[in-house]
Amino acid sequence: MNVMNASPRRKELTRLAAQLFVQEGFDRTTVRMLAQEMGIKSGSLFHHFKDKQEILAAVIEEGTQNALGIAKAALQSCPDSAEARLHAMARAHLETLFADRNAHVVALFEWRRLDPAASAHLSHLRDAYEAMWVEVIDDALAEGLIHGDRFLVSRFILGALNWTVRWYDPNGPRTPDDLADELVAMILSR
Amino acid sequence: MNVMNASPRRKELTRLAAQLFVQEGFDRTTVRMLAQEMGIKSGSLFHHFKDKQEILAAVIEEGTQNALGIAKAALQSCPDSAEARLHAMARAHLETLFADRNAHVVALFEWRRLDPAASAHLSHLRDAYEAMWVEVIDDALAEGLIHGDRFLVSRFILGALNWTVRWYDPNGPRTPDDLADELVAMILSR
DNA sequence: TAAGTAACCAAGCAAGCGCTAGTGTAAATG
DNA sequence: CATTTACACTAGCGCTTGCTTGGTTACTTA
Repeated sequence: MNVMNASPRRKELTRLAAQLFVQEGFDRTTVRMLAQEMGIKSGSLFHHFKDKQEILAAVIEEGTQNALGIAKAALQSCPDSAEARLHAMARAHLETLFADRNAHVVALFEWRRLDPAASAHLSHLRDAYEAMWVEVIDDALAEGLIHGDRFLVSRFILGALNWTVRWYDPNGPRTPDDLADELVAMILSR
Repeated sequence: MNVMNASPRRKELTRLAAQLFVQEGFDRTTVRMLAQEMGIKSGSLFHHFKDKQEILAAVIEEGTQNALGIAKAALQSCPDSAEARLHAMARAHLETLFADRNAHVVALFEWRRLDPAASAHLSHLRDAYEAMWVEVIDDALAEGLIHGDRFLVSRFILGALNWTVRWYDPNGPRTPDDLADELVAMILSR
């Protein structure tokens, strides 16, 4: 029944909740709306989650875990050069961002609604993910592929990537990989 | 009493509202909280604004008008080269973003709470602002200062800039101008 | 000095909120 | 066969929400 618990039923409910949270925002999503979307009554919801906050935490945990997994896999199966790793991380970031779009939008824009305990727990996951980025960017800086302050560069890159959820249309002509390649091309020194 | 109305008292109330909207989020900010912050009772609020939505619209309009004014002034008083204009726009963007931080954070993250009428009205203002960016970026592309797709480049730049509100510390060692210069340096071809 | 107006207040309504308590039922488990 | 477990239901409590109503006060203007 805690954040870790992930029965198939609970996973499906979490997915539906993520969708509603994106559509309406966390605060405007009522437990009655959630229940209806799930095909049950609002009281039954609290058999699966102890309260509304826990649903939010489940959504965000799901997304962040996926991001970590995808980034690790991408780094392992890519050529061992700083430039290839930079490409791989950018592509992995956008891949998870749009494969799991609802969960990530919630993580990006509803994080502050988490209670302190859940926030602390999930911060560790997010920090682990960001640490992978910092390492890749440090290597790219060391090899002169990009230039600038390591802190600022990583913030700018993640900002540009995260902001894509605000304008990118998955049904348009561009793939997430196109975006990743364009961004990397834009910042590479040449 | 409409969106345009801007008596001094109303302007001050709008400023206070922006602060609370940033602190708590629009949905979690109750009219009672707003009233208390303003030193009046909740009923009196509706003498100045017809409903809660209108306060939100007033906050966002204020911020967007300021952004437009600052950007125009920056372009007029800067050397007439594509590179100088790119610098000027980036600096102007961060200047207004942090001079009027509360209003802009609300505009960026609570836009969807606007009712359709207010959203339509304010979209025009925002479009006018973005048009200035597109023009400057087009010139920079034409001169080979930067490279890439004009649509993607402008989205990436604005994304990186807007995301700064999530991490930038005005009390830290860096000025907004530092950030603007670093970002431009990062993407300039050389 | 009378009329008008801007700013405020006290009181409270109707609706909606998260969540709980207690119960029913079918499947899994000893 | 008896018990537990998982999942769902009904009913509603206690509270907060945005907003309205009807009226008062203080200042400005004719």
